[in-house]
Amino acid sequence: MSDITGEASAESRTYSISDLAREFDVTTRAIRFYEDKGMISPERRGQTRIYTPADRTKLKLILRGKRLGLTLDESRDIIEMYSPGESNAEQLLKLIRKIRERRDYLTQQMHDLEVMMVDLQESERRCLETLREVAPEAEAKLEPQD
Amino acid sequence: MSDITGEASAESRTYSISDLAREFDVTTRAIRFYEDKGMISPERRGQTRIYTPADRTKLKLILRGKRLGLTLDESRDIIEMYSPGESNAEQLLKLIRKIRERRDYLTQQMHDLEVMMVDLQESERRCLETLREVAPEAEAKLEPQD
DNA sequence: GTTTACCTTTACGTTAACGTAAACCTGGGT
DNA sequence: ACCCAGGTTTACGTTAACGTAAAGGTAAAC
Repeated sequence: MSDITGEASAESRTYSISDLAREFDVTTRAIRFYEDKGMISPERRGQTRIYTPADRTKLKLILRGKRLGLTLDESRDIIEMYSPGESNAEQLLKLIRKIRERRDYLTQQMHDLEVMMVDLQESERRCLETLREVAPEAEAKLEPQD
Repeated sequence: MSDITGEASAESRTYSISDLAREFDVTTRAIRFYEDKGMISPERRGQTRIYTPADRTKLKLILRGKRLGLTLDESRDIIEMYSPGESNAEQLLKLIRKIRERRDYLTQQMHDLEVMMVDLQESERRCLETLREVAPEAEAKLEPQD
């Protein structure tokens, strides 16, 4: 992937602010806020903002970061990691170290997630067990799953 | 696992507030804050708080939640899910639905994590590539990895 | 021409999760 | 007796990430 600019593709669609707001289920206020923080820089036709597919991708990355509990600053950092920018060796070394740090943290998160997943699965199992003892017919009220 | 009470084991160790603060690298202020929000309820010897292994476990769960980007309220919810409490069929059904909802969200998070992991791995690879072009000797300055 | 549906900026309000400071108690060591 | 390293409560301060008006511009629809 990593086509963050989207310039190579023939895709030249644009989006209004509320297009994106609808698609990702956030408010326009939030999107403008991300712009204030320098994370998205849409063009303007007169006053109104015009978003390219690249802007859309950035927004998607921001929201993915949020779902993982990142702050906006952290997400901005990560997004910058995707597009090197600096070709200086010193900068590249620093960036690689940053990326590895972040990956280590993701590994820790992954582990936390797995453990919590298993724990919840266990809890669900025990709940179902109790439910069957108490009211065997009630289980039908659940979505067909598992 | 799921030994949230810890009552069955012979473990009757106790911890002071700064014991836990040191172990988990949080401030005592934070721990007291979690108590204010009703998430931990240590006993008292006089004025001072005394924490049992069960309390320690709860704190651990809270911090794991934080690492995954949960709010304290969400963590409290999940911790409550671990210990049924209500044996009423209606309550159990609600709880099971809540657990499944949460697990669905975790699944989404898991996916986000995997994608971000792959993206970062890609970025790292490209960085290394550029680094080798620009300054082939500089790579030695990185930790031995990969 | 005026309502409707968008868009804009500016600015104050809000919530969560603590940080930080002040002022105090308390048991053990010298 | 006194200090010191722990503990305590109370309370105000802070930051992030928006929410929520207020007040207005613009273009198409009726």
